[in-house]
Formats: sequence, structure tokens, C-alpha cells
Amino acid sequence: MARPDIPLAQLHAFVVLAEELHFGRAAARLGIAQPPLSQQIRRLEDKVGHALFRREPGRVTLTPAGRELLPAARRALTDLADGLAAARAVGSGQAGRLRIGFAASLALTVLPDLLRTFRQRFPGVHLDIREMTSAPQLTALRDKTIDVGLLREPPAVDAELEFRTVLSEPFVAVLPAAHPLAAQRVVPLAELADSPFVLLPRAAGPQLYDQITGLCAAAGFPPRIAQHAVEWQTVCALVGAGLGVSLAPASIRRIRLRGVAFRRVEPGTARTRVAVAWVRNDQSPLVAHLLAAVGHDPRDRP
Amino acid sequence: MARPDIPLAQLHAFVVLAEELHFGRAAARLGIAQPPLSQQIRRLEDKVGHALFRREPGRVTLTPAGRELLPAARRALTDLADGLAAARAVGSGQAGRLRIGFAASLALTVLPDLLRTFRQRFPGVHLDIREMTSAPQLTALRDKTIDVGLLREPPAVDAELEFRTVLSEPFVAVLPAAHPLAAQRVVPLAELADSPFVLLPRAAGPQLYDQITGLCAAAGFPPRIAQHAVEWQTVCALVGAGLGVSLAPASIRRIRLRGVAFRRVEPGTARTRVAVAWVRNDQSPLVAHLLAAVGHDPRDRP
DNA sequence: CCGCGCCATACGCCTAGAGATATCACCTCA
DNA sequence: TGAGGTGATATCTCTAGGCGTATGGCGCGG
Repeated sequence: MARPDIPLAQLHAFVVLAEELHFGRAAARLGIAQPPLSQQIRRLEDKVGHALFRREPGRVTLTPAGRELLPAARRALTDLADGLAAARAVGSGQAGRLRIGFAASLALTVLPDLLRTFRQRFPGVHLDIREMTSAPQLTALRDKTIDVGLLREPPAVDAELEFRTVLSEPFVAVLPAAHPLAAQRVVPLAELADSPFVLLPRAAGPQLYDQITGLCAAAGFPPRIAQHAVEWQTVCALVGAGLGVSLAPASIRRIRLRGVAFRRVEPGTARTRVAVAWVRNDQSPLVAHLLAAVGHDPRDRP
Repeated sequence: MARPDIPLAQLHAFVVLAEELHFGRAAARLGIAQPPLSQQIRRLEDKVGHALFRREPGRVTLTPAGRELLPAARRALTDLADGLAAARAVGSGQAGRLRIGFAASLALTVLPDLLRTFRQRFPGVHLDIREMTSAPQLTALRDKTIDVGLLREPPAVDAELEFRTVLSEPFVAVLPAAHPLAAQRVVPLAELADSPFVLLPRAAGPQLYDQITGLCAAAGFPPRIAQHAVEWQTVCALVGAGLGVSLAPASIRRIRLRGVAFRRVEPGTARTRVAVAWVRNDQSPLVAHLLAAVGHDPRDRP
């Protein structure tokens, strides 16, 4: 990599003069007096070793050497200006790429709102959204494969990672509209003991799965799992089709499906927490912006 | 056109450090001590407004902003270096474009040698060769449509143009091998009076045409023109076919054609001069180089 | 725990370059 | 022929930037 030791001011003067072909006007456009411009050009010509302009009485023209240099000078200046602007945008978090991992169960709740507001505030940022369950998110964060994670039931503490609860929601019972319990506004958990369950497979989200089965166990019965489905959408459809009932985070209500009813469960103390995760001391302004965009669960304040 | 006021030295330091990712080695490669390098980088980061490198114990890495700036910086530097080199090459006449007009009758004589030697000495120069008769060459020179002309019978003086005789050659008679005069080594001009002539049309080169017919007139006869041909090659072919005889500049001997004989004419005083023409005070090094390459007619020295 | 590698900081020095004003040289045109 | 426009020169000032040496802070490994 060579080092062409030429002040950019000279190049700028050169380009402007090449456009104006008139020392007075060019100097005016540069906001300097005419003599300094003459000097700039002269110094540049000295460095190049050849005249760049032909000064004929009444008109200034580019020499062949000048014509050769002009496009390169222009490119160099614009490249630099653009690169600088881009670097500043990235540095200030107005541009760049943010890789977000998210748990599938959030695709219908926090994620859409989050993406919408973030996109609106930082349209220059490319969002790399990838669905992944909680454990892989944690390792991906540590490996710097993703910058931010959105997951359920975060670990309490972690040496490298930080978490913030975004939302804490109760569970609801998902029932076929024709189910006897659908007539009640509140469903005691124990009364679900006789109904077959439709759930996500445990592999899709162990924390949530275990929490749900734990709830049933606490109510005195092990859930009889009749069917697995990999998306909440499908779970609801199967429930609507009468294959069973389900227990799900309350935000599942967003899925409106004919023949499916959502009912509060009793006891209502159990809640799932949705959290953002990021690596401790991450300097990236994009992560900071995202954290600002998600806000926090009001109940999360100590 | 914006003016990114950043010393190129800083960009260079940035690029090298980005390649080495090690302050000590980068400084060594730049031929400076390490502290100045730290300063360079710091100043650049100040101008950009964001960190470009992350200094972690044991390793230096680019920040996203730095990664964004790097290609632009590289491009700017190489653009500039290349542009500078190109401008210097053009300025010193090692590169560029030279437009040469030449009279058709020279395509077989001075032109090939000239092009060969010039090409050899300045391989970077693109030669724009265009055939044109003398008068158009003069106006093309004045219009700056060509840079150099190669023509016969240059005007004695010209306010804007300069000339130098390159070659001064006698005329030869072009005869069919079977022609009675072909038996002699020297042909008195007057003896051609009875033979029909094959000549280039006057429009192709008035000066030469007039000189030839003038020679005949001086020998006491007007040439009887039996045939026109637009190239000397063709003229010779027609002569060889027995359609007539011709008078031509001696360099036509280069055309070797079965059945065609070339003979000195008497009187041998008449000569055509081939000259290079260029605009007076042309600064172009390419023109100077070409003039050096053509040399001059030894008899041209006063 | 000490030394070493690595980067940052502090200070001093010097030059190049950018700016201004004043003035000159030259061409053109009325 | 004189005025005006245009570019070059001369001179001065100021500052940014570049370099060096000396030194400080901080991990890391023997």
C-alpha cells in the first residue's frame, strides 16, 4: 500500500478548479481567497511533477495529466467521504447489522412490536432475525454469533451475560369452544386433569415445557399428552379441532381462531418471564438501542 | 464534493494497522516508532468520532465502524496512488494518446518504421493513426484534431504550424518489365511522353499530383493519364498489367511486384519532401517524443 | 511476584501547509 | 492607451500534524 503524501485540501482544490476552470470562482466556491488557491494548485503540480492546468490568457484548461488525475481524485474524495459517513453511522448505531435470536413462542408477542419500533427508529440497521431456543441462544451470545437474545425463563445470573425481563405473563387454558370448562370465566387447573393435552414438543423449549408440566403436577395431575405440534398456531388449531386442551402463556390470545377459547387459570400466580439477553459490557450502540426499544416489564422494577 | 479533512498519513496508518492488528508491527512496517502510530490512530478516531479498533489485552481488533471504513480508506489510497502514477506517466509522455495524421503515400515508407520505433520506446502510448491528405492534416492540426501530421510537400512557412523535413526522395519511373525503357538503368523523363500514365487521382494528394504533372510539363509533354488508382499498390499492379507507366516517389520501390520495374529518371533533381508537422509550441511530451523518433533528413541541415 | 510485552500518555521539536494581504505581470477590450 | 479582470508571487502568521524519547499502566507467564 503506497502512501501518496498529498493533502486532501489540495485534491479538493484541484477538483473544484477542474470544474470551474476559473481561479477566482473556484476560490470563492472553496471559501478561500484566490492566492491560496493558486498556491494549492502549484504545490499539487509540484508533487505530481507536471502541470495539471494550462493557464492561457482568458481560459484555464486541464492538461492531459490533469485529465488523468481528475477522476482518481474525485473517486478518492467521494470514497473517503462516503466511508467516513458510513463508519460514523455504524459507530453511532444508525447503521450496521444486529443479529437477534428469539424463542419461537415470542414470534407473535414481543417480537413484532419490537421489530416495528426498532425499524422505525433505525431504518439503516439491518436486522438479522433467527429463531432459536433458549439454550442455543445463550451459547450463541457467548460465541458472538448473535448480539441479542429474546427468550423465556432466563437463568438468574450468568458471568458473561446479562438479562432483563421484558414481560411477565400468566398462563391461560386453551380450550375447544365446546368444552364444558369454556363456559366458565376462570378454570381451576385441577379440572384439566381429565382432558388430553396438546403441547409443543419439549425439545422446542424445555424451560416452558417443564414449567407447564410442573404447573399440572402442582395441581395434582400429570398431563396426558395426546399430541405435539411445533407451533402455537398449530396447537390452537388442534385444540379447536377438539383433540385436546392446552396451557400456554397469555400472549397466545393473539391467535384468534374460530372454535378456540382462552380462559384464565386458577391459581394465577404462575408466570413466564420473557427476557432480553446480551453479553455483559457489550459496547455496541445497536445493542443499547435495542435494549432501549424493548423497554422493561413494569413489574420488574425492584 | 465534500472535503474529508483527514491526513492521508492517518489513513495509511489505519490501513496498515488494520492489516497487522498489532501496533508494534504496524509501526515497524510504517517505518515509525510505536507512539506516533498510537497518536495517528487516536487522531483518526477523534475525527471519525468513534473507535476504529478495540484494544483488548493481547489482541487488537477492528470495531464495526473500523470495518466499515477500511475498504473506503483502501480504495481512496489506491485510487490516489494509481491516479498519480497515471498522471505522471501521461505528464512525462510515457502514456497517453497521440493522434497522427499521415498521407497515404507514406503508409509504406516512413510510417511503419516510425510506428515501430515509437511503440518500442513508449509502449504505454496509444497511437491513433488516421490516413488523411495534406490539406486536411493542416486544418486538423489547427483544430487540435490531430497532434502530429506526416505529409508531403509542406508549406514553406506557417504562423501556427511547424514542419521538419523527414525525408527527401527523388522520383522513379514505374515501368512494365516488358517496356522498352525498362532495359535502361536511367530513363530520361521526356521519353515517357508517349506512354499512358497511371496516377493517383489528384484529390488524393494535390501537391504530389501537381508535382508529377509539373515534372512532365518541364520535360516538355503533358502526361496522358490512362488510369487512376487510389493506392500505390494498385498503381503498380496496373503498371505491371501493362496499362501504362507512372512516376512516383522513390520509396515506392518497397512495393515489389512481379513484372514491374523501377528506374531512376533524368533529370534527377526533382525531389519530394516528406515532413512532420505539429503546432508551434506544442507542450506535449508525446509530440516531442515523436519528433525525436522520426529524426530528420540528413540533407535537411542548413 | 517480578519482568516482559504491549499499548497509551506526556512532552518537546520541527515542518508543511493553509490562510490572509499586498503587489505584480499580463492580456483584453473599450 | 488606460482600466479591469485574471492569475502568479512575495511575505507573514498560525496551527495541525508528524516524529522522537521518556514514561506509565496493565495483563500475562515464568
